[in-house]
Amino acid sequence: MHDLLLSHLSKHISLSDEEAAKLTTYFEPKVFKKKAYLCRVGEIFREATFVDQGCFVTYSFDKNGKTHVAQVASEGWWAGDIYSFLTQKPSDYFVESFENSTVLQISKAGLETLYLEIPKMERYFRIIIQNAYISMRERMMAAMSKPAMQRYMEFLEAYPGIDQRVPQYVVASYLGIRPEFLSRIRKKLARR
Amino acid sequence: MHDLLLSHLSKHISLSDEEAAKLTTYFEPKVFKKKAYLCRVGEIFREATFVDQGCFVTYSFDKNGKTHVAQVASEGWWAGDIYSFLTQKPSDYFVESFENSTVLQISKAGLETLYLEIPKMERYFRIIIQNAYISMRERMMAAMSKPAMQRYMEFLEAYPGIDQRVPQYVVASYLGIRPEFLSRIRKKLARR
DNA sequence: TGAATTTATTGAACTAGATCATTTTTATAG
DNA sequence: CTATAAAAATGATCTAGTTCAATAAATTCA
Repeated sequence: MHDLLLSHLSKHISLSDEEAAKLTTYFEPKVFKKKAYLCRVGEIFREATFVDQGCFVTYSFDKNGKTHVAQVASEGWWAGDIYSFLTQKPSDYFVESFENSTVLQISKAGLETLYLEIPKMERYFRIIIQNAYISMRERMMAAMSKPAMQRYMEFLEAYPGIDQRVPQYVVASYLGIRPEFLSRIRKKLARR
Repeated sequence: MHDLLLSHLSKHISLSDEEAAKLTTYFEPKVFKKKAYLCRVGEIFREATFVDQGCFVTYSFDKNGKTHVAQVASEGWWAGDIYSFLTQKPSDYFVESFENSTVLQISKAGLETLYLEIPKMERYFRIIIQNAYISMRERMMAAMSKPAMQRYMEFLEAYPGIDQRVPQYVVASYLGIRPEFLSRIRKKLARR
């Protein structure tokens, strides 16, 4: 049940067997059907959510009613809105499951207790935020300097298989283009 | 000398007078002339750098030789490449002073020692990274959903005065547009 | 299964922003 | 203070990506 989480943790910190055992008691398994919401705009994102199976999309609507995808998270990623979770302020995003999914969740309070019991976890979450920051910065730089087709190809490399699991308009929005244009890019790529 | 740093810290954590006094010994004041480099591509960004006076620009060149500005930092901000500092891996950026500047610096090792002496500082830096992440995310979403003129106006609001202190091509690059186009935007805005 | 709904494709016209080349303005060093 | 270099402005042209509307394909669910 907690295997994927533990193996993910072990990439960043090393835990003894007792620590691992203790840790798992803090994370509650939960199931979400496709099209369930972990959070809606204005709500606080209360549970840090590690994806064990399935996938989640974090997105918002702008004033023109257009969707903007902030994150796509599948197995082995943290889904949702880190910022709302950490600050316990209302989120600007919807977080929705795009497949039937199973996750492991921990509340802010639970996490604070866990930090006291296993201080290494503080380090782990600092690294997670750090990585979120750097990947956001890279995406930002890419959006500004690379044409959409190249961004799409790099997306396919970076998140293999994801394009089969979420609708194309989600991918388009993640890339910062309109679905019609992604369709044309795909057509061009197919012809070769 | 350390006033600005202390008042900045006090926005996020509260320090006793002794802690404040101790803390200041960890931060080394340093002066950089205009056009000095805190770091070049491929170098490790070794000193976390708090800007007391002046301003710094973090930027890279893409394969077409175009500049991309990742950050502009003036008084009261941390300048440079957080990621390279935290991981002590080579930076992908240049960090250059655009005015004669004075800063306060602390090395990674110094920071680790400081964490042991004043654990609250760990919290402070977690918040700093968190904020860096959220502002990057906002900039990302803005780049994808708002036209350049609006982004420029919001930039002027968010960083008042900065547009007078760095060349316009830096602002343009920060906004993700070419300097010629920023020039046209400014002309349009002036006529009203 | 098949009707209803959602998603993806395609075409034609359009536009925000880029590119390139030239000129003007501003800053800088000596 | 002036000569030189760097930055900004401007005009003309171009293009990556958008918009809108219509059609086709794929999902969903009763």
